[in-house]
Amino acid sequence: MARISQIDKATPPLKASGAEPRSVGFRQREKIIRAATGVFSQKGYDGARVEEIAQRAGLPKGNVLYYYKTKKNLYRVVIEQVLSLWLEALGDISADDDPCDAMSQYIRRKLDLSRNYPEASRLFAIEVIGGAPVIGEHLKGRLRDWVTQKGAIFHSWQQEGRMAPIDPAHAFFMIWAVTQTYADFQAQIEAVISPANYDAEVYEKGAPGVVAALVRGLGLSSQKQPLR
Amino acid sequence: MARISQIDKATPPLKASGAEPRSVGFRQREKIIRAATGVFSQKGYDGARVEEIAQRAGLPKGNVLYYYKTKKNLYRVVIEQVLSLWLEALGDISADDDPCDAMSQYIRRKLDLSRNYPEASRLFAIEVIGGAPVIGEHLKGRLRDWVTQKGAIFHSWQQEGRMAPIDPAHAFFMIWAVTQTYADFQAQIEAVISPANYDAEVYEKGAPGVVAALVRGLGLSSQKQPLR
DNA sequence: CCGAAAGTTGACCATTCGGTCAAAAGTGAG
DNA sequence: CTCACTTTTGACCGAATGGTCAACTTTCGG
Repeated sequence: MARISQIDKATPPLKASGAEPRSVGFRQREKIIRAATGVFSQKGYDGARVEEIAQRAGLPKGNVLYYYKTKKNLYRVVIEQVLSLWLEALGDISADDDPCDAMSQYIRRKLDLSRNYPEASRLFAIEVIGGAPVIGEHLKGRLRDWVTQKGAIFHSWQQEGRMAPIDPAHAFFMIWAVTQTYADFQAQIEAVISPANYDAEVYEKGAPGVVAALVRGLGLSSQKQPLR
Repeated sequence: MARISQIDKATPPLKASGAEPRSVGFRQREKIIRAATGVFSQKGYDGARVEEIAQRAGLPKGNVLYYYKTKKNLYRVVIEQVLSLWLEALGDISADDDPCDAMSQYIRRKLDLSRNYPEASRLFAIEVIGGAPVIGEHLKGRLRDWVTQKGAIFHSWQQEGRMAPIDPAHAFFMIWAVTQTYADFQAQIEAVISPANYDAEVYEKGAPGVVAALVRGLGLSSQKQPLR
């Protein structure tokens, strides 16, 4: 099985789909999702075995399928959860903000996401690299709208000469690329600069320079300036 | 089968492993590699089916296995070829170059790689995201050395105030992240800015701004300047 | 033109893996 | 305690897939 397409019925038991915070199955679902995120993010959809997810979650395979009916369905739940995390955590950027401050903060927040949820980042990357078969529609909807909206803000900043004249969408692509690379390409980074402690070495020592470089690259300034 | 580890014997027939440019099997191997690159890059190692690779190459499955013995072996050949392409095509950067020119050119070249070999880029990404089980050693060797060497050049530029004081390794991570994102995250970019023609819209219209932003971000200048 | 080596092919096999199922065990409201 | 429910579990099944094989055809140097 390679492609994921149709929608299967919602996750089973427990009236409504949510799962009540105290029910027996709630903890189980949590464990399963956590385990699944880890496995899917490393092996991709096809490479992941339900058996391994079950093992990591500490229960038999049958039990995993009991909660999430099918592997496909489990995958969808996991990846949609990741996308939500992404979109929610992005925070807001408003036209009134100081461009330099607002974007520095945004970039730092994005960097924190990579740091705190590297597996989520990698899972997202695998999904997109594979053509985004599951979340493609969401990207064309929610994400696209978000970019369009923020793009307008960039545009106004550019009018005031407080941001370099770069296509707003591309500005985001740059920022996302750089921030996510620290999660997605961790293996490569570790190979190149064998850090004793990845977080300390990379996110604490390396990050400030990277944030600065991005802000400088986007030509973000605090004062209004004449267009060069 | 999920993990790839031990080394299996080289690709079979044809004395030496190379394959003579005119032999019957030469074209076949080429076709197979091309097909395999495509399939692996989209589905990952486990998701790829030998049958599909064979179909794309226009021959029966048995024939593919005849040339590359095992799926694992085929994967290794493909990915190592990609890494070679990567390292070779990077070109040289020398201390005598003008930082601004040299890096602009380097970035443009890297962007061309993404444009001309998007599948190779995605395959590389999947491998690294999965922990680089196959090319990890190469990264710790060849790539690491390359970065160390070029890093020294960056350092000398920084001494002269012709480059921002950013960790050289991170400078590369940034550049790679940004340039590769156009291949790896194509699906996302297409979702956000539905381009009629990806190449034209993204690489021709978008690229210049991106190159400029990177150069600006890295603080690369043509003249020597006092450290700020 | 001959013969050995290279290449082709489809049938076949063993294994793996997602998913089913039924029987047993737990849970909790009334 | 009882009854209806949720949950647990491992045995089991069928399909898919990597890899083998033996028979057959093609290629090509001498």
